[in-house]
Amino acid sequence: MTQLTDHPKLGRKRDPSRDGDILDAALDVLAEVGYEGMTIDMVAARAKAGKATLYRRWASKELLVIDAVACMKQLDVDPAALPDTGTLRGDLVAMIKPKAMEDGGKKLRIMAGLMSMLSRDPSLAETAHSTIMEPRAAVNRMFLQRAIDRGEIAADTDVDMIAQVGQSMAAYRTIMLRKPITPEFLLSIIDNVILPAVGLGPQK
Amino acid sequence: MTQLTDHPKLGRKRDPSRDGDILDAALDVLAEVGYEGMTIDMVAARAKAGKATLYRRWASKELLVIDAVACMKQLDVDPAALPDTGTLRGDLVAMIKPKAMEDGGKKLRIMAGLMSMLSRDPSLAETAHSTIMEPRAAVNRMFLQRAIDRGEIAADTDVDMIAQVGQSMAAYRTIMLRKPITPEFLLSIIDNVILPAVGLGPQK
DNA sequence: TATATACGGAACTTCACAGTTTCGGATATA
DNA sequence: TATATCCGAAACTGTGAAGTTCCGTATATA
Repeated sequence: MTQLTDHPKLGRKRDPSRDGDILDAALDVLAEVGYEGMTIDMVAARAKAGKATLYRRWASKELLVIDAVACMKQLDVDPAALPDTGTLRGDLVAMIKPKAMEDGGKKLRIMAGLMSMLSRDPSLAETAHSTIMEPRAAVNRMFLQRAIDRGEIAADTDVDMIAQVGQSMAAYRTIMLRKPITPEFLLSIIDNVILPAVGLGPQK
Repeated sequence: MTQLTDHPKLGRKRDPSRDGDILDAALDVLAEVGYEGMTIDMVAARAKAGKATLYRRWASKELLVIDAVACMKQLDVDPAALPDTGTLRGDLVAMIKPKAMEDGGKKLRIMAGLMSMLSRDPSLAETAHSTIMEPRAAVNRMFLQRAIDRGEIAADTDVDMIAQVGQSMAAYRTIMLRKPITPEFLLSIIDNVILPAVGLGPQK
């Protein structure tokens, strides 16, 4: 019979840097095999951590994933680095960069991996949307608003709806069709859908 | 040691009507809880069948689901019943009917439930897409082509891309946002995205 | 330097579910 | 009416993964 003690000042300190490593590993595995395919052993192995370390920090697989999604700000675009070319098309085309496409692709694969959890946990659906999908739509809204402000497009443009078009079609292609997002595909959305929809066709 | 017999003419015949009942039950459960949440017991209970009956007809849960998706033609639109109003907007708006929206919603929920299987089985991804998503896109392509033929819209319209816009945005809303598809939402896609994109804005 | 806690690793326990078998009863052929 | 197969129901088996415990070691306080 041993004495149960509780001396919070004593003993080795929990290493805070392990949290980020584990959450990153969880997102990697999530993007690769999805929530159901992911096992705690996979995440632990990827993070070179013991399973006990994971359960010391998160009570369950579900809570680990929820936390990982909530903390994935690092993939967000740097607002200061956003293009401002003077034309809507210039701004949209300037977003077609390898880095941004890679990050966007990973976000969409994470979203695909979360799919099966969304119906069980509506608050996760909300978190996932605002963390994964919303930031890029917000960028599009800004581009559209600037275009309105400079008189490039009509003031009654449905900014919210148009800003979702690219996101929706990219998500559809990645998640449903399982096809890669290419620069050609993104250019085609811009030139054949978005710009015509805001009245900026090829001036025919 | 009993004699193994093989008298295909003898004995009670397999009831073919059970197949459809079981496949329908599988699609129902799939739409409600997804592939991972679905259990064979749920499907058997829903179809009022014994588990042994299911395994006499399909070797595994996976094959049952693949067959269910491949056989779900009954939700398809009757090609003869398609609208032909004389205008693109008329045709598109005529598709906003309770029955079609309900069937479309169920199809998208089935697609969401299949998500976790798609990466494991690329041929299922192909089947699911051609069975679930493609038929409605084909209808849109027909509407667009007719509009081109009658000179309502430009001949160089990117029909394939535009035909996907509605599908993509509806799928995005149902699966990612978990919000219901309303007539207002569909009208907004038609009037604020699709028609402007093909040069049929509100004649401003 | 004694105590308390974190670490990675591995063995262990528990449980839900896929898949199998068995049952009594129904239905088909010969 | 004997045989073979189907049916739904329920008991049973096997397995993979969530979650727990224990170990030897590392690192912090007092």
